[in-house]
Amino acid sequence: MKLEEAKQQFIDTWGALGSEWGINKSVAQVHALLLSSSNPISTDEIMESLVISRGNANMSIRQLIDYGIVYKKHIAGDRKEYFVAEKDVLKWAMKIAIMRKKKELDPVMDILKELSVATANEKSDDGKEFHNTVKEIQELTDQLEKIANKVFASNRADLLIKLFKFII
Amino acid sequence: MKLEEAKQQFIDTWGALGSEWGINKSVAQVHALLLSSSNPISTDEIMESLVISRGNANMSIRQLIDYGIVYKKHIAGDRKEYFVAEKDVLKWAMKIAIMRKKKELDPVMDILKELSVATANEKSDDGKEFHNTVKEIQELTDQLEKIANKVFASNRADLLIKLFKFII
DNA sequence: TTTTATTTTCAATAATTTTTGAAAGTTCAA
DNA sequence: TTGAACTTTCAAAAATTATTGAAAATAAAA
Repeated sequence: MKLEEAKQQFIDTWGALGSEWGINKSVAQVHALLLSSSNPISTDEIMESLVISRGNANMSIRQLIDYGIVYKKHIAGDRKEYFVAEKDVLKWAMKIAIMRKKKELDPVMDILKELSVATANEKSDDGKEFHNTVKEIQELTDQLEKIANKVFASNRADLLIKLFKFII
Repeated sequence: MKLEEAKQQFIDTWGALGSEWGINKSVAQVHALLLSSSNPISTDEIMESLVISRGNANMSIRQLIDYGIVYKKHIAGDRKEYFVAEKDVLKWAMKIAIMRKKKELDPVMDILKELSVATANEKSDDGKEFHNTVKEIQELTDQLEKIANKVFASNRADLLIKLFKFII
């Protein structure tokens, strides 16, 4: 397989995976393109390489920068902005996880907690059962969150992974 | 808050969360409706409660049954099919996770392995770096998968969660 | 068997999400 | 300042995904 072909397949695969998990295809593809390049890339190069519009390229890059997994890179004597991806896999994987948790999971957990409290005094069997269901979901999520938070906070996820593999 | 109101909020929240993570809103809502009910529910009741068409209700139920997190329930003297959701949170959460892993992550991991092998002999700096990036993603995913598999296989995820919380 | 109740399918339609591209905005060198 | 190079914005168009609803299929009752 030629290198360019391998890169293209990586970009396509990454884009498809993103789509299936609620990450915009273009955003995932720009990420993959930057990941697969050893040098900084300009917006024009992204547009050309992925065959997407300037607007799309710009918004995708902004989003990746917001996520904290892509950085701007100034190149001396050039007015264009260039971009590089965070290459430490564990680092960007954790940043994406943290960001999605904050944005999508935390609000849901707040609501679950609210519903759990609001139904705590239900007297009917139906009400009690609903309360239990919500509470269980909330408690499980809470436990998983606590574990995740500790892993994130430690900044030594690599060691923890080894530890887990050893223990289990 | 009235019980019906709480249930409705649970259904809405669940539907929205599903959408954000690539699970069809109706499927997630039907799941939530079944989770929040203590008795089996028919297709007609689902249609009425969620205000969705028969086709949509039917396909959503089928998908949940395929996932293995909703069961048919026959009620004596009634020709209609009734449905109940698996109520053990850890059980259905793991089933959904396993299903999505198999369907969406495994094929990606196969491709990553392929790309890692295909670029192993790259001589250029660019080629070597790409190989490393792909290999790192592949290896991290592999490690996480092994941990996940052991957790799933043990069928004692509840104990493992406690263990993790104790260790970390 | 025939009738009736129920479930399933799927082409057509609707809703949502993504992408485009050109105009407006910004920055910087001259 | 001015104007060229570059970036950002966002309404409109395109693409994708979800939903409908009625016809076909199936299953049970008469």
